[in-house]
Amino acid sequence: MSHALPPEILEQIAERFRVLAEPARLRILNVLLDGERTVSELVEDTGLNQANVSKHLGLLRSSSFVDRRKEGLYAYYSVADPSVAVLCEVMCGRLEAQAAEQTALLGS
Amino acid sequence: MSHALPPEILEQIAERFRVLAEPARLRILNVLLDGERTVSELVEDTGLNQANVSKHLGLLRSSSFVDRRKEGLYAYYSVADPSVAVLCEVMCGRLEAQAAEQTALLGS
DNA sequence: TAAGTATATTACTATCTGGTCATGTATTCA
DNA sequence: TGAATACATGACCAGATAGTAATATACTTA
Repeated sequence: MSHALPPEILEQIAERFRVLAEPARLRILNVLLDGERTVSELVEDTGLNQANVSKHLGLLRSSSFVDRRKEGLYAYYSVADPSVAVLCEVMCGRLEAQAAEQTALLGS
Repeated sequence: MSHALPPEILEQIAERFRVLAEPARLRILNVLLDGERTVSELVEDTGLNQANVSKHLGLLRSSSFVDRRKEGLYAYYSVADPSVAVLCEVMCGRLEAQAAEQTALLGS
């Protein structure tokens, strides 16, 4: 099969990678993978301040990685895109593979 | 299973996403997925200039996404990390899903 | 050895973005 | 209605980075 992807699609893919290319946003997503959270809960769980969390959530939402449900004073966020977990797992797997290679090189 | 990933790992994952969060680098990787290429070939295939391609290749190589093989005057680059294709496919899949949702919303 | 070619690197600039503070908005409740 | 709370937003700054032109490096060949 051909891997040829048109430049326009590659730009969209890059844009989505960019959203995930931020430790703060991965921290937030990592918490949300455990279940729905309010902004205040995310502030507590991540150690980031409120404005910062809201800003990251705004981006995550506008790129459809998370959903928001408003109820009274609270805004409940949840992971909308199941591929987030997969992507992180793939990245993690590769990190482990590299670590293993390193170990192999050092060992013996 | 727990999704809890330590912040240190999340930073490494973010760093790797960041490398992929660039249309120019995805263009390069997309070409390389079709097979080994020299820098000049990549310049031709991507439309980017030589300094730019070399710079992106340097980053891709330092993060182990690509390998380099030198032969005479030429440097042959190839994809070193098979997960690149998987990651792009997952992203693509998600883009298609979103497009489908859009279509469903618009249609009837 | 000198010239030519392929690639890497450096210096520079313009642009973008993450963090933060201050403020705005919406909702609840006394 | 007014105070309190949760969240969103705007302005600002500091740091990072993509693109480019110029130059350096390494290899080949005449």
